[in-house]
Amino acid sequence: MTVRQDIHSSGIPVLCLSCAARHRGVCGALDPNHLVGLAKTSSRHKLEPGVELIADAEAVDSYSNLLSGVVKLTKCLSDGRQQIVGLRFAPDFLGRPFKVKSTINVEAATSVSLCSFPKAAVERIIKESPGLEHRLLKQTLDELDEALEWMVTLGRKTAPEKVASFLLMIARNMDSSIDPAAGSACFDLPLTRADISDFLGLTNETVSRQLTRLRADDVIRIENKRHVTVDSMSRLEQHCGGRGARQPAFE
Amino acid sequence: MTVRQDIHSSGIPVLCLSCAARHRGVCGALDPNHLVGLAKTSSRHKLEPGVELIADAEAVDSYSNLLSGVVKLTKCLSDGRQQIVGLRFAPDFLGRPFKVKSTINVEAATSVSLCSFPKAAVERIIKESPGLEHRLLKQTLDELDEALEWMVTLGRKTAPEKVASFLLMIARNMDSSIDPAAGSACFDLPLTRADISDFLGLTNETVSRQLTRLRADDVIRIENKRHVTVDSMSRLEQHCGGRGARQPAFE
DNA sequence: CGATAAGTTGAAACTCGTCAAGGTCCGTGG
DNA sequence: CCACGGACCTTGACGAGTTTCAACTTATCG
Repeated sequence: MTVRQDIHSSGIPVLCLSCAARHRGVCGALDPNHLVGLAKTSSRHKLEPGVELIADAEAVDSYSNLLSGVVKLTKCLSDGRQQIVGLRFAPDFLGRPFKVKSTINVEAATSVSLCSFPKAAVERIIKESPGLEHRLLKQTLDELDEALEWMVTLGRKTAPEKVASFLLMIARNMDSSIDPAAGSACFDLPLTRADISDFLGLTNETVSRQLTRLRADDVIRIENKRHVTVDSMSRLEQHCGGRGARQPAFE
Repeated sequence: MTVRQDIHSSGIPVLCLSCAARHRGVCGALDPNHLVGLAKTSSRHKLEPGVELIADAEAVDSYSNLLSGVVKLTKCLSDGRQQIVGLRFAPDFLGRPFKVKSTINVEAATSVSLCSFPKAAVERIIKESPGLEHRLLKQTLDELDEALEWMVTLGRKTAPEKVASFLLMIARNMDSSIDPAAGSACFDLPLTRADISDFLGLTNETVSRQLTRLRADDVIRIENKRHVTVDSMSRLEQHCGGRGARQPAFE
């Protein structure tokens, strides 16, 4: 029970009441007063796949919570080579605080719904409410951990291992089955083969070949090019090139 | 002038007076009181190359400021394949707040000197002093930007481009020449060929070949295997596979 | 239905890894 | 002082894995 609770304590904006960002996202760090203030300036959007939210080197004037769908973060080399440097799932916070210009492109990978706020409103609340900054630090640290983990995949895994690692990561973020920790999963791929190849540092042909190989080995089933079923997650993990938290063995 | 300023206002600990971490590192976010408190519990160390600071999956009970030298962050696969997922230079802060166990190995790449604090002391000050948390958030966001940038190098660049990109990055962090923004640079490589290959996702043989190629093309000079001179930084940049902040051209 | 985008499959080319030999540097000890 | 040993680095030849190029298939949508 905090000191700041007052007559607004139950005055949570209607929009926010059932919003995932309030439970698991950054809005969970806000007290009702701030939530009301933010909600006034917020706006909701729906975006189709391929639509760009933020362009590289462009000024950013809003932040968003990702309410549903998958967003990809990309970078380009000048000759057109592209790398997806991260995926974001609901209820992640989108936007790079304390920088005027973005250093990445942010683009809807699937249909996406957002709750956006003017940059100034968010930054004012960050100053007033240390809880929000703490939450942002925690999310940023988690994102950093994920990025470092993915660097191992990009730098040291083979093509088959990369594709298996990708499927495992997606399964963990998107599995909509009843039984979460059970040994099976089932989901729609949020990315095209070309996107997957840009995420893994491969070509779409190689991705395609490795997917058919996994299917031939009965590790996965694919329907309609997009819908994937994994009967045994542990079986899939064996194809990921064991991530050893353990030390390199003594000789 | 803050309320908490008191007779200790100019009582900055002697050790901290000339310390780089106080100017450009996280300690710059602390007021003298906290600085005194931390300095009491701090200890300084010198480490030789190859010494491990923090092991993967081990409990961490201290944080450190890196005062000099270079530290490498690594991850392993269970079969021994290794990836360096980041380098840290002075005056970076080392340690992952809010987690009991590390997910990476942290190891001295060169001779290194540290200023270490007990985990509890740092976390107490984080709670009391929002400035420190803000500083940590900023450093973490910068580290995330660097990690994402490096993912492009790992995923999409060729071996020659990777090696050139590595040299450029090192030059920017280690050049000790008088003229900072000038077109030339000069430094000692903080990593062995094997380390460089683990950083770039290559083999040491390939790294070696690309270095001799760059030398043959008069992009760099190498003395004593470790000391590198770059006469024209812009020339070196041309070998890095142009990082396009620009959009992919219209057809 | 035909058109377009996405995905699959095959064959050839090429980059980079693997394996092996030799070279350089440096500290130790005869 | 020089020989020896070991760690690190360089260079070459060969081969595996991935990309490239091209043809074909499948799904989607007017």
